[in-house]
Amino acid sequence: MSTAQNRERPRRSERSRQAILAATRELISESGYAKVSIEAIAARAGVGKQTIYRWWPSKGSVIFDSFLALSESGDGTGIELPDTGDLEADLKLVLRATAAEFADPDFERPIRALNTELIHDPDLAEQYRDKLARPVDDAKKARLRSAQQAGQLAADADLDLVLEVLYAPLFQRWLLRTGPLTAEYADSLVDITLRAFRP
Amino acid sequence: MSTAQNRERPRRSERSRQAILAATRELISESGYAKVSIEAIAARAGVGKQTIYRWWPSKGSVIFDSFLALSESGDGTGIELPDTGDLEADLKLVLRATAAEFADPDFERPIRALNTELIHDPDLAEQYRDKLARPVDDAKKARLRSAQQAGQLAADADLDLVLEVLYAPLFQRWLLRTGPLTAEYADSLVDITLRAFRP
Amino acid sequence: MSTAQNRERPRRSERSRQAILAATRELISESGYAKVSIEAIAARAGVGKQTIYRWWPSKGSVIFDSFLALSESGDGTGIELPDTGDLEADLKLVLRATAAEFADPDFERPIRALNTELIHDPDLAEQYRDKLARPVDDAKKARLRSAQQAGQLAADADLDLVLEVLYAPLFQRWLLRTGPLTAEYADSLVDITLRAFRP
Amino acid sequence: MSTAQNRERPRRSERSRQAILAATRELISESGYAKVSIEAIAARAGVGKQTIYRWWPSKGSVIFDSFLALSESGDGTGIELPDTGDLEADLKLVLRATAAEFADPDFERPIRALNTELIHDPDLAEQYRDKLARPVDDAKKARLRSAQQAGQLAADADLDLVLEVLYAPLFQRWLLRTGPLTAEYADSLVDITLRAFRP
DNA sequence: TTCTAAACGAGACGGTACGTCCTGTCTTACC
DNA sequence: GGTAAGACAGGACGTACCGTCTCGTTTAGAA
Repeated sequence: MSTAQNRERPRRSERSRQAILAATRELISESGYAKVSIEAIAARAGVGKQTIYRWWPSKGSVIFDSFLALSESGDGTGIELPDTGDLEADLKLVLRATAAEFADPDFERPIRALNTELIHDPDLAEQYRDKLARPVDDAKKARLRSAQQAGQLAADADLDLVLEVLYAPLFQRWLLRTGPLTAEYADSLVDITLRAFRP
Repeated sequence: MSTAQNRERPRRSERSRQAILAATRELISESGYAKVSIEAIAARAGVGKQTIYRWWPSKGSVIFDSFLALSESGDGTGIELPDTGDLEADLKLVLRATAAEFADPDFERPIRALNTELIHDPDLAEQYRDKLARPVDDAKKARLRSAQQAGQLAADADLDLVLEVLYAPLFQRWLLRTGPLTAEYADSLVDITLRAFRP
Repeated sequence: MSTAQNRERPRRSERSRQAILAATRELISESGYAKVSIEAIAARAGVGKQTIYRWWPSKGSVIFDSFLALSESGDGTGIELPDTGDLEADLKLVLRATAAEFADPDFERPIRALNTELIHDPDLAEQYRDKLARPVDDAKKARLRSAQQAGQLAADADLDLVLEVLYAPLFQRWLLRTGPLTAEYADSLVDITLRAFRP
Repeated sequence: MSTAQNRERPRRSERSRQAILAATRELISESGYAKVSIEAIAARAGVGKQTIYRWWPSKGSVIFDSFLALSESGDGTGIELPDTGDLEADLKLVLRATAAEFADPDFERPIRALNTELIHDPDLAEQYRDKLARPVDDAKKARLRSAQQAGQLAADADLDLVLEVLYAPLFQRWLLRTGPLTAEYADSLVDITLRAFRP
């Protein structure tokens, strides 16, 4: 569901909303975050600026919603991580994929744009946690919980902390460009994490 | 030494340089990153805009230099971490202090401003690593190396990785506001890290 | 009668029409011509914008009708100028009153607003002549004709021209603020006109 | 030499000023008053909007200056009316020309635009009187004074009033389109005026 | 000490984008 | 079907800054 959608006011033009979100996504991909302006979005979407200001409180929330719309189309409830029984192998698969994604220039620009907004806007960050991060984190934690039951992970491990130890180094490397995001690096993080949280 | 200082052009006004860096720091502290503009800096510093454009390539580099100037005054070469022989205690002391610093609203605004620039400007990020992060990291690694020699840490541990596992979760929590930065959390990170990298 | 009134469509809401005209008058009096917008009129009248656009072709015609409504209430057919037999005295009385009216700030704003519209909209100007100016001019010409019969005015005088010589200087002074609109000035105009058109 | 040479001198770009005034004139002639916007003027002149806002307080004053610039080029001090000794003939010549000018559609649009601004802006009206109207009026009054000395006009006639009686009816007819501006009409006005003010 | 060229403060310039206001049209829901 | 409400595309408003570009005025090093 969209940030500003309101069931009691169905007067909103779905056509315009989609055009705005699509234009935002296109502009970020093409020109990068710096060149995304409300005017450019409105022009690209064939929409009056007021229609954007009417429904979104800030440029950041438009950008956020343009991501949200993407993930919604793929119905976030059904996310699931591989569970072959081999935790190490499963995690390495997933973390290598994440590293590859961050390293892909096509993915980089939009994600960097999104993170820029999250850093400055606590409200947006909260929405991010609720609507985008949580479903994914829940899926990851489900896999970890399964590993706990299989005795591969300490039963009392704080799963949020596990995820932080697993992902935060990767995220920081990417954000500040402090090192390469290789498959080996992903593997190292999995190894370290499993050692830290083994029973 | 400043980013753009040039020994061959001693004509540069040190007075103006200091006024610009001071004005930048003040503006960030008072109004937050969003309201810091070149025009505002110039006006506050009582300086022509051209004097800023002449010596700095971007707003980000002015902001960066305004931080650099601060840390220079305290001559960064002499940084040293406590070494009581008790690695766990020493690390917890340091990490608790870091967590407290990030949680302090007065520190938060400038650091967040700096990070915003680093995310978007790879050149700046490189300078950050070289001039601000490296001295601190070197001090931290010196302490870790001492721990390795004392057999408290695996001899083959990648110290950069150790620092990432130790600090990245804290950094991520702060940046995305995904959780509280308490002393307990700092302690947990130390515990986890020591478990992961013990001999 | 209203510009757009239509006897064959009794569906029109008289309530809305009156509210619109009243709101228009109020807005002109309060804020002056520049701040009168269709949106402001609709909001003040508690009326949808479409109701205005449905029944009036332009903002000017709403303004015009808001004047027309005023003069209608006082049934324009019965206008008559004083006729004491002394043309000079009668004209001076009338012209002094006109000068005082123009000089009154409360009258000034609305009349200036109306004239602005008339200048730019020939259709409106025609309506003005037919519905507002003619009845008054006819009354004035009746008085002049009476004076012709009494031998106080040249029998072949073009009465439209007499009115122009009498009133246009006053109107121009007011519109362009080229001089004060005093009783003496009004008297001068009467004197000049009588001298020009005496038998 | 003096340390403060021309401190107050505004560093205004004459190039931009001329471009703005020319663009304004062109836009009024082409599209009429309604379509003249600051943005259009700036775009046509190849100038930033701020450059207009920096030097002119209102759209009206830009329009006014665009007229002023025209009349200045022809050095207003040298205006002189024909003086053949025959006042009636001279005035008819002049008034016929004025009537023709007002009737010419090419002249009409700009003059109407200017008058719209004058009606609403007392400051502008004052400038108009001082800078545009006065020189012309002085020339007209010079001719009338010459007629007074020749005994063709009452020695005590108020020349400002003479001009009003002569021109205001014409101006009013044109502004409100209350009648045709023919040569005959111009002649009538001269006849009436001479009769009113003869010795 | 004088000269000269740079750096300087000031701020105008052509522009881009902002966020607001209004236009005239269109849509929805009520009456 | 007229109405109140108000969303819509569009466009102008007046403001804030951008980065560049003159202006005179310091000012520091070379002559």
